[in-house]
Amino acid sequence: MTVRSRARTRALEDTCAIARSLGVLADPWSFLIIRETLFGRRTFAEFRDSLGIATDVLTDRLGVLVEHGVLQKVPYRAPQQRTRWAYEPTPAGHDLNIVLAALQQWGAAHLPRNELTVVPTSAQSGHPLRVAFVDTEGRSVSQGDAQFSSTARSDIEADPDRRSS
Amino acid sequence: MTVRSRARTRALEDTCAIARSLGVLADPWSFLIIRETLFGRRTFAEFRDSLGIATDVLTDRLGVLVEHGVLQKVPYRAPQQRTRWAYEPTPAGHDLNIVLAALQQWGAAHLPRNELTVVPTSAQSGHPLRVAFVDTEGRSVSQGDAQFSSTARSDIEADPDRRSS
DNA sequence: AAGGCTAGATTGGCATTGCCAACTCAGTCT
DNA sequence: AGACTGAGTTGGCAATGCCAATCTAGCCTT
Repeated sequence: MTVRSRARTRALEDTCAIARSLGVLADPWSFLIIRETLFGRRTFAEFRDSLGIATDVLTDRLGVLVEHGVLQKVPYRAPQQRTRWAYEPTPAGHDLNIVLAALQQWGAAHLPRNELTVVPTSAQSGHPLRVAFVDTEGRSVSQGDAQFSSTARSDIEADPDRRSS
Repeated sequence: MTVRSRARTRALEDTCAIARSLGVLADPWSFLIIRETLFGRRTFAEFRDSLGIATDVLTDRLGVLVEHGVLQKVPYRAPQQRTRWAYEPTPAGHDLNIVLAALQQWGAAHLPRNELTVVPTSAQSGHPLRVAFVDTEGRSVSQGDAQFSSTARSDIEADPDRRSS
């Protein structure tokens, strides 16, 4: 039985969208589970084996991610195999890719390791991409030009071409 | 005395930059402390009062953030006041703004609350900004065009809708 | 139809982290 | 000197995480 932790509940009810996002994602594993979906992993066993996460924690994290619409649990059957469950990213899950990319960009820049690394690239051109602030015309703006200011919710509703579908 | 947790250590030594970033940041409070710096908070007491975080946890989190170069502890003295400590964001700390903005964008879109919120805007024009993937020329590309590929192997897809069978 | 196999959890025991309140300590100010 | 106060520390306890062992329900074989 899943009982939502106090910390998650507090965060999820926050008026700040950052805090609510963290209510779903701020633990040692959730982001890494999403990362694994980028490499095509979908099943309980794949997550367990690639991450080395304790199975009870994995059960709980998958439940939280499904509950908040990041993943969707769908039956799946390979030929000659029994039915299994796959945890497929939803559109909301796909929208986390840019958060992961931003984290990757930051870690590569500020916690370097001189190792092989994975970078976002354009599927069309194959050229590398980066994560940046862009203005309403889609042109990137320097990091220093970005400031946070409060506004009403309706102002951010317009979200033109962010989602693919 | 601060002893680094096993989970942080494991993550910080990962070859994946996402995992290393999470080694510094993946807990219920670190991102929120960084968020508070966006609103000008700098001192122990300001973080404690605005976040309601337990003081022992705050001590530990500030230590971790200083240790990894996100914040810098500097003496600070207001007129007619005793010397106090301020935790100032470093350049690495400022670079986290885009991660926070990405989280805010995701939470506003997928965990809506119809509340006042804070959005990134251009300091120059005052127009709203958003976080996007951009190509080498600084033009935004659609989320669907972004895939993750390793610098060594280019066969890892970000697009999760294709599963081999 | 019975039995075995195995993916996907669940459970128990212990370690780590988080939370709260009370307490300490060291500069400042009077 | 003595009081004040910002910035932590400490102690007790609850919650979460980790690991190994165990359970369960579909599916397959016989």
